[in-house]
Amino acid sequence: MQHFIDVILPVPLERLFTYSITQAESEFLKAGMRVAVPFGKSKIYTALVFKVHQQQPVAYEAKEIHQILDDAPIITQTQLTHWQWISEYYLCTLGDVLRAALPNSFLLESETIITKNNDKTINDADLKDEEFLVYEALHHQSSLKLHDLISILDKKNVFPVINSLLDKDAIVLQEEVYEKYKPKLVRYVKLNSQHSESGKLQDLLEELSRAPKQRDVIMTLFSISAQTKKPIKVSELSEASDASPAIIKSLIDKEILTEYHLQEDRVAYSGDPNEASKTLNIHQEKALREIQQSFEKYNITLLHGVTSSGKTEVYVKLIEEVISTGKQVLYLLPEIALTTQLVSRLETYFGGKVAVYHSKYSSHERLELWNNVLENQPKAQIVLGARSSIFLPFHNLGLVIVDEEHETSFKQFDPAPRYHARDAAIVLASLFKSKTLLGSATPSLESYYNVKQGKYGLVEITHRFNDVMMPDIELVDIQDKRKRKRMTGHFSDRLIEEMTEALRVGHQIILFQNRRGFSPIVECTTCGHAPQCPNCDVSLTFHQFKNELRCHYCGYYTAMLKNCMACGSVELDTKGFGTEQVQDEAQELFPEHKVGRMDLDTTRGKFGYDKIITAFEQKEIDILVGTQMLTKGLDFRNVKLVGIMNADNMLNFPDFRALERSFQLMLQVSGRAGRTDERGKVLIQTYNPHHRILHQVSTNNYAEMYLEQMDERHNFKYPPVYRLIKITLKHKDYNKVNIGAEWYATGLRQVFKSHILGPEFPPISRIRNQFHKNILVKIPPQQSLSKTKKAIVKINNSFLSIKEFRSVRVILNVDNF
DNA sequence: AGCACGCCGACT
DNA sequence: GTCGGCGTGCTC
Repeated sequence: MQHFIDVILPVPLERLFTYSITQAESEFLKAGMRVAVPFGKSKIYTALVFKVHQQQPVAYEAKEIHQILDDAPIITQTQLTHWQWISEYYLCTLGDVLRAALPNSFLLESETIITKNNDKTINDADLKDEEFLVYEALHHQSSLKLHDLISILDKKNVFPVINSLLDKDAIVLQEEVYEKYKPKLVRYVKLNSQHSESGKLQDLLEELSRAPKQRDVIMTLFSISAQTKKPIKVSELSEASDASPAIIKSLIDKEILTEYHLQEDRVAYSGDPNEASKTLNIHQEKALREIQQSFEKYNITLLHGVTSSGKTEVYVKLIEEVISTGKQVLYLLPEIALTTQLVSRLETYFGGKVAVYHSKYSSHERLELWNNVLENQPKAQIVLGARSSIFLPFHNLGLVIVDEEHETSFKQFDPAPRYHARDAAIVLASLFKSKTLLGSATPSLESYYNVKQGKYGLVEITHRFNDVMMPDIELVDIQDKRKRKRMTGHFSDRLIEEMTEALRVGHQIILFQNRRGFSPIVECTTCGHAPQCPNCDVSLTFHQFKNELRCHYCGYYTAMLKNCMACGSVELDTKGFGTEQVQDEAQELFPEHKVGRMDLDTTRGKFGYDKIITAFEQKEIDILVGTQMLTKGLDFRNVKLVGIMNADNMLNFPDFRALERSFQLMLQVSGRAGRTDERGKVLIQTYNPHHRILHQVSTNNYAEMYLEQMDERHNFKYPPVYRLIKITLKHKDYNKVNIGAEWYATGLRQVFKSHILGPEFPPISRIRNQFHKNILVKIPPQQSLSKTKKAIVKINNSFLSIKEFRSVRVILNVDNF
């Protein structure tokens, strides 16, 4: 009997690949283990065993595997089921999911190693110049990597040289696989045993009398070890004695100190829970009870609690309950909300049981956490993580919490799998027959719609913690202010007044400027009106190239207007302004106060974010200007005033979700104002003080916003009523994209009739020398999702089988944002 | 996605 | 005349 395995390869190919294995291997290998397999002419890839079986493939001879990489599965059966759901739902390959799911230190790849063939002597004269360079290099270095050749020869295509050297038997090639993961080793030192006996210290210090620096080190070493009795790290010693590593090195060389290494757990948190969880107030208590009741009926419950209503404490109680049964908990947050603030808060309750997983962690740290979750270790019983933590190998997940559920960053945009972490997490929880809690102060229309449809339960908290009052929100009409010449740059007199007062009494200020997107929107400087698309609920976008206004959803276009459609003014403006400008202006207005800025540019690096937050918390910064980053999970007690510089550029953003997003953002940022006893103040500057959304924000009227927006979504056939799949075609040839997109859309229209929009160029039609074109498929509520997707895949396949379209990249984005 | 095979322009 | 460009096709 012959034995085979089907494996998933980390390449975007639809199919599984079959390899032959021995009897013994077939008894050992299980689904979820990694194997190294040869693939193609030379490469060796890490593949994941999907299935062990005996069906011999008919059309080809299966290759043998190269090596087994695990002694036990690193992927659970549940994960494989989850992956299949993701690949089917989001129309991507299992290979795509594999790539996204595994920490990349699990995915080793082979590297070609070039060594000299010592069995044969080569006459230098027989070699061409480039060949000689390589051969010469091999005299100095026993082996070279492909990468080394590229730098030696200073060109990309090095294969011709390799091949001719191979022909001449001058070199040998080898494929080597490296285990990328190495445990983190920390250097420690101790006194060499011959010096450590008592009484010898004096001799030693004597001996070092002419090396005062080294003497200091020894003295420090003694004083530390007297205090702690613990092993002493080189780094500790170096810092405590203010000695350079070279000084310690020379002590080691003299054999006065001995160096040794210990393995360190990178993701360790040493603290113990030092606080019992807080007692809930009556509103939280009520919400907790309601959630528990709701879970009896629904698998998913939405917790709609106003900003600073203390949702986290409710989560803590739920988590306590679940972990007491020994189960694991996944707490999902948008990347930007994963702040030190929140993490340390949870650590004070749960101590070392909390593990954090997000993109700023190194791949080694991720791998250690992976293993901790896989082994069901108590130190990773609660995982606090961003999007990708849905891929961790949970064993008995008891509860999933998705906080800030409305955040669009839960949706992966690029590369595939383009999954929505909230939705994928719900599916994951259901595989464990567990419950999911979605939390938000401003739920997504999708989730609220699911509540209304009877799919999710709903629990509300309408009171802020400590009964702090909701902030007082005031709209400032900057059109009027401009007319009366009461604007200083982008600051209205009202805003300046409030800022002056707040600074006078020592409060801090947040200024919010959402610079999202760069597509210029035409806006009338007189009345603030922005032209709208007649077919879609979006603003038109100005295209300088053709001097046109276009809709990016349906393709509607019109010539650029000479004057405003609403007021006739000729002062149409396309330029926006960003945080930097606001920061400069604020600094000019308040020169004696410190103005800080928080946006993508200022928060790069692992600690960039924390630095700004800390500076603000410690009141080193009086005025903080920032983008939506400011809205997330931060608790600044001393902020009493929030200024929204310009609400209109959010409202006019060309997207059908623009109004929903605006509502969410403005309420979230308003929630930063006044978190203690005093009532906070929010100023919203706008050209449209009568805009419905602004009124809904100022009265915190989610229900009305929901009804009105849902009406729009109904009328214009958008989610959550209809479903969307966006198809993007990319190619460097403008015509190829055009013709291809036309062909594709025609194919779709034959099946879906009028529910196809486009093809249309996106706001930025050329990115990295590739032209993009979008087609949007709208799926009515009663239409089968899986059949629709099958039809799309079919059209996609026939598209790619046409040879002039073969080179066009097609991206399918299900439930795109 | 890689990577090899195969057919056309700019250089020793 | 070759070197090297990227179109095309395949990977168990």
